[in-house]
Amino acid sequence: MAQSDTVDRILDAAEELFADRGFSETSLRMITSKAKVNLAAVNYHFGSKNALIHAVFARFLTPFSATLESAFNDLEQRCDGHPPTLNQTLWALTESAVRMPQRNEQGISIFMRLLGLAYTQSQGHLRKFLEQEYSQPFSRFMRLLKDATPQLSAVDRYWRIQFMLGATAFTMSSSDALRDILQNKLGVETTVQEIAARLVPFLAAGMQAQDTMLMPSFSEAPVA
Amino acid sequence: MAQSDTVDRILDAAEELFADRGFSETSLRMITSKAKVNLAAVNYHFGSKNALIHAVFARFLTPFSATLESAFNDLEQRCDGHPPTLNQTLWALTESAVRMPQRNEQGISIFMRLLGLAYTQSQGHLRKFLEQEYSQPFSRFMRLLKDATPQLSAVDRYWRIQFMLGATAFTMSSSDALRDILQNKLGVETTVQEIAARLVPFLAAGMQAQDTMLMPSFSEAPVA
DNA sequence: CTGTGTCTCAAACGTATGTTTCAAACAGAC
DNA sequence: GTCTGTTTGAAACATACGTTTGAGACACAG
Repeated sequence: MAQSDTVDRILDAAEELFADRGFSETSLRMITSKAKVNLAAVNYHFGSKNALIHAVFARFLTPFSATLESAFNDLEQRCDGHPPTLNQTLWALTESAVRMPQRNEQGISIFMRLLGLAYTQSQGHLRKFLEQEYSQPFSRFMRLLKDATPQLSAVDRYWRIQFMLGATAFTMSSSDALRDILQNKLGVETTVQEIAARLVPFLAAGMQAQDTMLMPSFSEAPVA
Repeated sequence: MAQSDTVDRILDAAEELFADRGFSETSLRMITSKAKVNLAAVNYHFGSKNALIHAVFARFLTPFSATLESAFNDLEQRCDGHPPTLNQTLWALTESAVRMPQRNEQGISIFMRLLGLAYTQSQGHLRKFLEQEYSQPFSRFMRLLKDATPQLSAVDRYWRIQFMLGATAFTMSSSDALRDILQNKLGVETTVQEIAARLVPFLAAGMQAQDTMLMPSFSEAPVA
């Protein structure tokens, strides 16, 4: 058989359309028309729309989780028994993402947006799929975070991790639009790497904020 | 005329269903069935599904923006010429949201999730509607942020505001699911107020992070 | 009571969706 | 060339959607 590229064309089109419009808002006909492929090909090759969504994630996430595993291995080896710091852990993740071989210049940006959508759109099947398939690197990252922030209570750490996730997913998912705005307003060019370089210190500082303030106060001094 | 409560019943049901499932994933038939109202009533009273979405936002956002304006007025008056601090500004926003009169016990939680969805779901009409109707309090908040972080360059501040926005929108948009997970994993109940109380210090610390690190380093000392 | 405008109701309309069907085209094995 | 399993193609399927329709119910003013 010709080992056709139909599957990849569908995945490429689906990835981009899902990132642009969300899952429910993207129809199979949009995908097959963008991919210049027959409508029935999706159900033939993937079985269902949900399975296609899973395949889009798997195509990126499977090699990425391998890259991430080895980055964590390197990190722990260098630290020689000591737990890696928060900055080191965050950078290991960031570098693994940025260094992934990319199909196009958007690459990581598209996928970050997809990950954000996976969390915000209530696609139960997707969350279940991701948890089942990629629990290992996720758990490992969580454990590294825990060891890097022993001063935090479990609840504090849980929420701050969600905050980090949100800042990252949101920013990366709309990084193209945000870069354009910055270009127009301040005349500054920005790369994804530079965004990451600004994001990591923000996250690290937030993660290590001194105390959880439970009441507002107007008599406080400026924090910094 | 009987001054029917159909309109409010529709708004209540729509608000809750939108928050649970997103906009595209919620059909008018779900809404009218939950509201125990005839299907045609939606188009009769609101004109279209999009107009209903706008009405759901307007019902909360119009009184909220008034509350916010007066909170900012109070804040600036107390500060007597000095620019309010970052913490004060963030708390003014948070408290205005939390103190809004609420229709039910969920209240602010539901609406936070809606606001998050408004950012993450690419509903062009919604974003346009919100920008047109509520640009003033938004601009004012941005100016307060600028005055509260004079040490930041315009570019740094721009990105860090995006990070804050992301952490907030993302967390709030999935706060129900996140609360459930926390409940199951650690057996902890959480209110939106508590989430906000954890979020604000995280944001303030990130906003005031000392330096933007441009390269990863393995020889660094732990930050805190 | 009659008339009028407001509102509800069941039913239908047109369109779009995900999925299925089945014949045709194709590639490689023999 | 012929056969066999794989892939494509155009069309149809059943279902769900947002929206519209027109008749009826209701409250109230005259």
